[in-house]
Amino acid sequence: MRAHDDASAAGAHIPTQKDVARLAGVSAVTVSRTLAGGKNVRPDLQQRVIDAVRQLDYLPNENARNLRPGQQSGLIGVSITNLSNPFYGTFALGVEEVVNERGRYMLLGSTAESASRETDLIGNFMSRRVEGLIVIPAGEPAPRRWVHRLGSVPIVVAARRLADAEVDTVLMDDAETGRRVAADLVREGHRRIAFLGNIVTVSAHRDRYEAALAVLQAAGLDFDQRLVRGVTNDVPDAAAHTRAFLDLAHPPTAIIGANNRITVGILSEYSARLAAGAAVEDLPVVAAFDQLELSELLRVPVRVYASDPRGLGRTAARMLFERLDGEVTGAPRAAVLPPPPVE
Amino acid sequence: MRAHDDASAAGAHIPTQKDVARLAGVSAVTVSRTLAGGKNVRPDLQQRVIDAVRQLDYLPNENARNLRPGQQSGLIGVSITNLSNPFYGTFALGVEEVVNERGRYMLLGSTAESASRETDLIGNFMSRRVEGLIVIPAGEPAPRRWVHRLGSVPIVVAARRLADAEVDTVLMDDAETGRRVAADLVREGHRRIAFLGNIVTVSAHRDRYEAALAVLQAAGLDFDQRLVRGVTNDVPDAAAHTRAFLDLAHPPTAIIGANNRITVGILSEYSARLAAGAAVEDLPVVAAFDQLELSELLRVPVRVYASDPRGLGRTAARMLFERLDGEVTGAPRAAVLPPPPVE
DNA sequence: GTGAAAGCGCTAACAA
DNA sequence: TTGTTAGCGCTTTCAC
Repeated sequence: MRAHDDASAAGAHIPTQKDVARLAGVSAVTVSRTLAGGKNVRPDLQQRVIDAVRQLDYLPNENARNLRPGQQSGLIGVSITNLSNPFYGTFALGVEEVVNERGRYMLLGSTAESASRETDLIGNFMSRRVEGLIVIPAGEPAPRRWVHRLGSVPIVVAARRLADAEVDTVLMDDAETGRRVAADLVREGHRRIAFLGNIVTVSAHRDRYEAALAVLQAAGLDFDQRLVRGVTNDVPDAAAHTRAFLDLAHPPTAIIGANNRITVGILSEYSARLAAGAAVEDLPVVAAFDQLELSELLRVPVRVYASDPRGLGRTAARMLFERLDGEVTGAPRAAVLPPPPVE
Repeated sequence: MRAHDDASAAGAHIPTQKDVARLAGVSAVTVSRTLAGGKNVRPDLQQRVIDAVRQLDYLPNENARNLRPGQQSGLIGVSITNLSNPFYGTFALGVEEVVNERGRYMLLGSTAESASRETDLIGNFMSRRVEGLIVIPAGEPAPRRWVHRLGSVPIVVAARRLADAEVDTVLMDDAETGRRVAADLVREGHRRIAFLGNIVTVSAHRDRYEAALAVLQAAGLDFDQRLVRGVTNDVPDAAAHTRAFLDLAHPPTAIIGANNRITVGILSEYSARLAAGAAVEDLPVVAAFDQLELSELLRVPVRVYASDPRGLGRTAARMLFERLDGEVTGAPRAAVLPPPPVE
């Protein structure tokens, strides 16, 4: 059907306001006014315009509209690190819910933790005159050159702190959750605990680590530094480190996975071990941040300290709109989501 | 720092090409030419332009550029059903990889299976003059009015067929996978099999169901229609139906979950049953489509027939660019991804 | 090699 | 109430 449609003929002319005006026998302004709500337009003319719009399948050109001074683009730029990670996907969903409520649309990109990709994305967002930005910073310790280029466009940074810039930020309570994780492990008698996470490049992991470390030290313990490993390529790296831990003469009795993908990496190595005949009792307990669906159905001991990515996204978006609406002005704000309820 | 930045002062003027030209002591055209590659511009003038661009943090206005005839927007509109479902998140990642390779950017929205939201999204994408569209249709049987409004903008529909329109389509091999699922269950002696999926509204689920049914019938069997249930709100619905199945006088010995979220719903009910003291042996085997991480670590019997959402996204995007590049013209194409390898 | 002029589609300000 | 004019930021003629 579509192939024979007039509108889809090669080189088809996209109808403009002027085409609508001509068909309706009015001027372009009358079309504009009608589409803007019909104030000060005679009802019969409005009807003719509406008919012409329908007949031509006219859609206003948002890019042209945006060119006029005082007009908003209706776009929010969103940069996350990994679309296929359900934590960030759910974060983006939370953002979109609020963005949608406010009649805006999302330009979305994922950076794969690359600072240069992040700079490219945000530069393009700015070129398209987004009204605001929501960013989960890539985990490289590179300076964020793009912060200087934001002009007066509001931004909310989420989930991780941006070291070299003062901007609105919303975080999870990483410290409190880190303390809970460590306290639970200490209470159960664990003395030899491993930690897998991007301590250097990701502030959330660092906060989680340092809070856990403080609890250990208060109990007269410490992390064996050979059991603290950085992870860049989440799942395979975490699996490889886990393999190394398990092969030690004195393996840890617990492993903390600083995010959900690292936890999956740990567990995929567990899966390989079990397939090779290992006993469940010999595997270290896993303490997992973020989320892990169906963890209670796993044959291996996993304790999940869940967070709320959807709430994080909604909060970030709401903070952004408070700036856009002028409800909040002045110095950057820092919000922290309440820690997950104790189970 | 940023609060004291000149550029972020309230009412800051966003620098335009003209500002750059003035600062560099050239005309606007020379700025344009320099930014377009510098053809026919004296090197010393180019340098002055580049310096001025840097000094002003100038970013070209893509909306204005797009207004000129013959210019492309550089935008691809992507509509999926649920950002927080890792299957679709990974699909979107695959799309983005190719879109990024081609120097384009994504407008992304998720529809939550709502046809009206889909219409709204795609209308907005068209208003922003996207170069192409990639759509996973919402699962309502509503007619797709927006198909008529696409003009000559190419579209690729993925994962599900669009009933009332002829457009480029890429699907998974739902029929083959459905046959495998049923054949495996029949071979293992299952006679009483339940099916949870959106048979009416989602073509992928219907294809999976019908292929499985054909295998059953060839073996002289059938689905008990009381064991075939539609699912709209994936996880809770699937859990509720599973509850009902398990409470039957003659519960099924196997349950087919038509997608990954339905499978999670089934398993969350299993989790509740086990917590209440049920025995693993009494739970029906679960046959799961799409993907389910760490399924081999679950204490309950789950068989996963994985698909490749990233490949699906990449293929959809490649098909789109083949149209955009004019490498493919004419009648709509239908591609089917090869079924997952047999384990 | 450079710039002036025109115009993309739209809407605010002004005139009728 | 309606239309005419001007101009948003950019690039493509067309002169020089």
